[in-house]
Amino acid sequence: MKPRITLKKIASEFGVSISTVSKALKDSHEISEETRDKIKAFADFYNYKPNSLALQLRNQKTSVIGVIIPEIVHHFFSTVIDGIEQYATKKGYNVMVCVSNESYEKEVSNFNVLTNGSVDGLIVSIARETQQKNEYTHFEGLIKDDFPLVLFDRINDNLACDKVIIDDVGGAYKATNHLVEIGSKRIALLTTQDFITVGALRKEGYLKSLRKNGIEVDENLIYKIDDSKDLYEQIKKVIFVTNPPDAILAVNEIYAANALKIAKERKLSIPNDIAIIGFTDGLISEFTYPPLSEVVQHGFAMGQQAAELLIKRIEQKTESGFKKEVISTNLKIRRSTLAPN
Amino acid sequence: MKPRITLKKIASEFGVSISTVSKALKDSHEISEETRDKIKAFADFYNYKPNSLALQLRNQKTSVIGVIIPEIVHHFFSTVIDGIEQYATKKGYNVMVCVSNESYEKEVSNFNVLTNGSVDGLIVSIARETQQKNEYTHFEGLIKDDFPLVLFDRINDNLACDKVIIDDVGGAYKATNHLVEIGSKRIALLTTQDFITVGALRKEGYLKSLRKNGIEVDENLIYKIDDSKDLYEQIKKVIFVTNPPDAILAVNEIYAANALKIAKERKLSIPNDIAIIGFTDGLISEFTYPPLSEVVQHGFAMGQQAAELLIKRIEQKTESGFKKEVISTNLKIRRSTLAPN
DNA sequence: TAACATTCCGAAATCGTTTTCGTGTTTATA
DNA sequence: TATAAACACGAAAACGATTTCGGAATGTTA
Repeated sequence: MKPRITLKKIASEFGVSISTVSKALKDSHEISEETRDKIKAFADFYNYKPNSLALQLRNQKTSVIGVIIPEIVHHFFSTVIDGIEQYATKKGYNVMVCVSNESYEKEVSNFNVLTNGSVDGLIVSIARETQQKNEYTHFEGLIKDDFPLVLFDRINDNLACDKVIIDDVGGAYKATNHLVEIGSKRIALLTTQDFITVGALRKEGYLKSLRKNGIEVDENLIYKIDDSKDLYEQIKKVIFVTNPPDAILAVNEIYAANALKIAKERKLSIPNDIAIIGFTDGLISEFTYPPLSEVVQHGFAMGQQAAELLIKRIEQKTESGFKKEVISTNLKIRRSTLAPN
Repeated sequence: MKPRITLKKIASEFGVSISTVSKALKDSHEISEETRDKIKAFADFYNYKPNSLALQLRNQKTSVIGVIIPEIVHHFFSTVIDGIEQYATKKGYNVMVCVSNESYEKEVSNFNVLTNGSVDGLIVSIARETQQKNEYTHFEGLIKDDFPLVLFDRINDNLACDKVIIDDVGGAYKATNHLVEIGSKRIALLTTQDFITVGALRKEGYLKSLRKNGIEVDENLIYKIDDSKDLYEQIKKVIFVTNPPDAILAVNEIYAANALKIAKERKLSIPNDIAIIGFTDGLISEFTYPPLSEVVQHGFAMGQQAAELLIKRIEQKTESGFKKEVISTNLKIRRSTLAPN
């Protein structure tokens, strides 16, 4: 690669000092019009652009936001990144994305790489393994130094920083209420293992609705899926039983789509024999048969909100208290819970 | 944010020079064991990490790869990023992602931001608008300076740089052959407008197969979808006609899934009345009813390949000629083109 | 005891920029 | 004509690190 042109080279070209060149390019009145013009013409010709590393070092500001997510091939997370990216760009920031791959070790390594000067702040969704180990010292280190940090979706309430979450409890509550309204009595919950906070919260909303509607909780209807094992086989055990549930609330789209597929394999009629609703991650729901009802999550808004909180923090426009923003959900009712008239 | 500790601060703490501290932390034999130990203990206690901006400036190397994609909420592109990220991480690089949003102007602005020293090289998939305007001066500027650059998927053959593409012609060829084999006679093509190179190439494979199989090309069966308008309405015009085609090859998953949905609305039996196959972008195909046959694209491999080419270029391990790698596709036959026995 | 080697450390350059503070020259003013 | 103001520019510090080179203080050898 050809070395880019620098102030130094321009200066030596005209036999002037670096400061003169710098000032000339900024139209400083300190430099005569004649000198200014010839320097600017030369710089223009060689397409001079200030080296951003040098600027970042001098200004002690990178205008880069680091993002660490558990997965990138994931509709919800990529939607959040989209929100972050768009807001960041609007505010003159760039985005550096790292993937923890649900691994604690990779998350820590990402922390180390990003927080050594290359970014002004960090937006993180916690890796599964980190939640499982309950090991947050890398976060605490940052927090101790007041490093700008925003957590989203997979958060930990004990960490002193800004947070953005989906209204998981409310979403599951609304969805369960909807199932009750259409007449479901035995509503199964397909959730994650307990250490995944969002799974736990959605379970909470489910239970809250059952209680409110006077339905007794049947622990046998609560299935905790282990994401590291075969999904299909686990969900099969929910539906291929002698007395299957008459409704399913799934905490994500994949669980819901699989449940729907398996229910059809058992020749169950949807929604008459079994109604199904999930939390939306993606595009699947629209194209299943019948299309799936969903709790819509608004990842884009979440990303924007996270970026906004972070940038305010970076630019110190926040009154010190930490904020926890809740992005509300809404129900998108499709035919998997609503028989056509 | 608390300022991070620097060599300077450590030096003044012990009344030694900065060079001494730097050497001590690197276990240089030039420094006495006594001095080394106390400096290292102190640095360790205050969690000293060298500022990466300073290192990047000095070493004239950022170990960051810039990626510019048209869209991020897109299964194929996020899969490619995943491949890039994983390979890059393995080689000690980080990834900075920017989104052009299919806009020429944003693509140019991303170029400007990324190529001023903040990245060692660039991986790009060209924005739709750029292809439409046929305006490549921003690329040519980089190429003139031998800036490491790799194009993927949406490429331009006139640009002198490394490239990675899907075997679009071959994929469409295989898919069309498959349709012919199962007995389809009137095979419609759902493609993009011509300036999208991948659409054009897939059309080429489609035509090639028809010719080889002695089927006359019917221009009325080639539909060029305009992505800026309503998809559903455009695809409806393919199927809600007096004599609909008996097979459809769609150049992406969304077109295919919509076609399938609309065919069912017209009560066509799939695959008996109409067989449907698409190019895979995502997860939809597995969950439609019937599941969609697909040309599998291997975005992850593509990302890895692109990152490998770029890093070799950066580290000058490439013999000067530019490479064009082709990632081959394969067919995943599901029930939308294959009646169950 | 003279010469040389070893040990331990510091000064300074370098990466590329911005910015403050001089300083020398010219021009305007009293 | 002496003095002040205006003009045009340069030196140097700063951001935070690495590295080459040089040098003082010891220790070793002939």
